[in-house]
Amino acid sequence: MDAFYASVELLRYPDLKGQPVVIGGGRRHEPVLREDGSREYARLRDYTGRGVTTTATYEARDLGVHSGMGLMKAAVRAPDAILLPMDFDAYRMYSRRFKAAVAELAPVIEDRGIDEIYIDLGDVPGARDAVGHDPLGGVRALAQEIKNNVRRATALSCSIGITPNKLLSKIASELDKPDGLTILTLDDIPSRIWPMSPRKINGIGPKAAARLATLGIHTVGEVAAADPAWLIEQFGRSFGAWLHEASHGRDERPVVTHSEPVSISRETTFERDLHARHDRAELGEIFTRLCVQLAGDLQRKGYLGRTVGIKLRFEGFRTVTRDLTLDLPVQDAEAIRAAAGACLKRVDLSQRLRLLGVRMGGLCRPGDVQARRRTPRPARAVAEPLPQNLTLF
DNA sequence: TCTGGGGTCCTAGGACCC
DNA sequence: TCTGGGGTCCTAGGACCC
Repeated sequence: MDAFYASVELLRYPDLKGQPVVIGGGRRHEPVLREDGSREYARLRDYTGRGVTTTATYEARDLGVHSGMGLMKAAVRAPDAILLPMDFDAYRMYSRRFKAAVAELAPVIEDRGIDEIYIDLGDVPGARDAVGHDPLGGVRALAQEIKNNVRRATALSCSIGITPNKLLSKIASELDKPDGLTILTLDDIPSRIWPMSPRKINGIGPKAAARLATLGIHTVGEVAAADPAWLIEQFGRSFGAWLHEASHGRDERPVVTHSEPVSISRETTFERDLHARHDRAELGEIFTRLCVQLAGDLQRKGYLGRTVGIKLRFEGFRTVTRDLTLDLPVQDAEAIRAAAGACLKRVDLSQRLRLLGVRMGGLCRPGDVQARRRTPRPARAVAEPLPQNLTLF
């Protein structure tokens, strides 16, 4: 989906069409209805806090505002841009609608989050009918139908890439955004893919791209030209081999239509950094609230879990995790809170905190009888000796 | 003026088991 | 008396994605 959150908001506030709009941050900056019926919107320049841009309209992107960017930084680049808070319920509703619209025409769908899917057209009648005289005419028509159906169901546009595999489709879908439709064959790889930055490949992030650049590699084509043995030397057996394959557009992953969650979590970044001692009561409340929310999520979704984990982010952004695997799966807030509390005791809390999170892994369904480990776990040595008065929580 | 929240997967060491 | 090999589980951290 194109600029998904922002596009959904524009359906609600059509007067903002054509303007730089940024979605992100919290509650406070809802538009206010004036007496004459017009609306007063918050501007990016008025924002203070720790929020980030989740989505920016293409007009805002032209001003240098991109998703993931801190709103305070975005405000320097586009002070006059409109700022709207997130409305996840609305996005979820539109997400369901667009996926249902696609499924009417092509039911083999892999979920990739709220605004993205992979579709397997392999068995869709029509996609291959034209093979022989116009091999791609059939798929192009089908893709256009899918786009039409999504627009009919949601009034939103999407961009589609049609290629032999998921890796290439992900890249292709971004070649003609917004409202794009791009078809690529293996023959197009040298001309269309190799000139690109390695960053365009799903799985090459900022770190890998920076390392490639250090090695003098700035395009996918240069990765493809590199000796695979050398790539493995530089990046390890698994990632190095994958880099070689990916740069040649090779990807055998199937479209996965069903998957079970691995973990469920809740976390929150505080408006100001909190100290375990000075802000003990506040932190304790937040900690308990996270556990209660997590328990609610687990119960609503019908899972229990055996591995309770916590995540702490300190001032300066250093992140630490601890987890604890219980003998039996649990689901209730009290058990989660107790296990998470035990995890917390293993962390040095002398630095102030900016984030606290609670996570449940090792998920199973209530019916499952978990084979419980026969042997009790040995007591683990505490990694860091803790300052005496900071261990209580 | 630093950097959300919800996830997945990978690596690597140590414990433990056969 | 200085010592295998294979496997799983647990834990911590990090890269990456939407």
